[in-house]
Amino acid sequence: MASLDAAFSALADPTRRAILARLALGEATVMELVEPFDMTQPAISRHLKVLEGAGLIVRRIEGTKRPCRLAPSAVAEIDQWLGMLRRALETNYDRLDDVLAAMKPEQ
Amino acid sequence: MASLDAAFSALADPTRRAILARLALGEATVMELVEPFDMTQPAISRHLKVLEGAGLIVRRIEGTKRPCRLAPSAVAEIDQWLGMLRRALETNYDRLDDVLAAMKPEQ
DNA sequence: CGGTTATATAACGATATTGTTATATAACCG
DNA sequence: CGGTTATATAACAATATCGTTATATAACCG
Repeated sequence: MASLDAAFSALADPTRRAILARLALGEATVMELVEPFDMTQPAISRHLKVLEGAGLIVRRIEGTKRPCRLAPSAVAEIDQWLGMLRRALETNYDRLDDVLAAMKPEQ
Repeated sequence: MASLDAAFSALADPTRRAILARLALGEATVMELVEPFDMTQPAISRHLKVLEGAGLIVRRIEGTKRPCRLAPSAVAEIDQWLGMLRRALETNYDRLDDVLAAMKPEQ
């Protein structure tokens, strides 16, 4: 479960979520990712390192550039974990329905 | 999107995820949540405050107890945001399929 | 080769997070 | 009322996070 720590904590930062949203449109180099943000290149480089460490992106080497793109594994793991919560919420919701249904006749 | 910060960052902590997993089984009081952990009651109380602030749990008052249960809103918001990544990953995967399909003949 | 471009890393300060202990609050019970 | 139980809060230390500037590395281009 250690990688869930990394994945969720990577997603907790709005800059990193914005980077992922940008990458959802397609591959981008580090400088392309720096451009829309009011932040220095080293700052973005470290955000990218965090995202890579969390398994949310991968990078290839292309000359002096490092194009980044989304990686699927971390999202799958998160989805799986959230599934547990989703199922529990549905169950509790069903129970609530039962309670409400049981109450109606008595109104 | 500020609440996504709170939700993801709440989920980044393994103790808090364990608390949620416990609550997936049903409501629990603070002391019931303290028991399985090797941690003091104030520590758990603050984790609960974080989870509540993130909209992941709600608490009612029952005498001197505060039973906690899962809340649906934050999970829904997370799901919605992850949907964006999921769709992008599918699209990129399709593109990869195209690339591979285009490569095969040349092998 | 020498200058420029793309990216990474180190060092540092400011702030946030997480745990602890000590203590406050407030309901419950005899 | 007085003691116990359930929970919250304050104060504090240790550590992590996030930004910055300065600098390193290494590919590219003329």
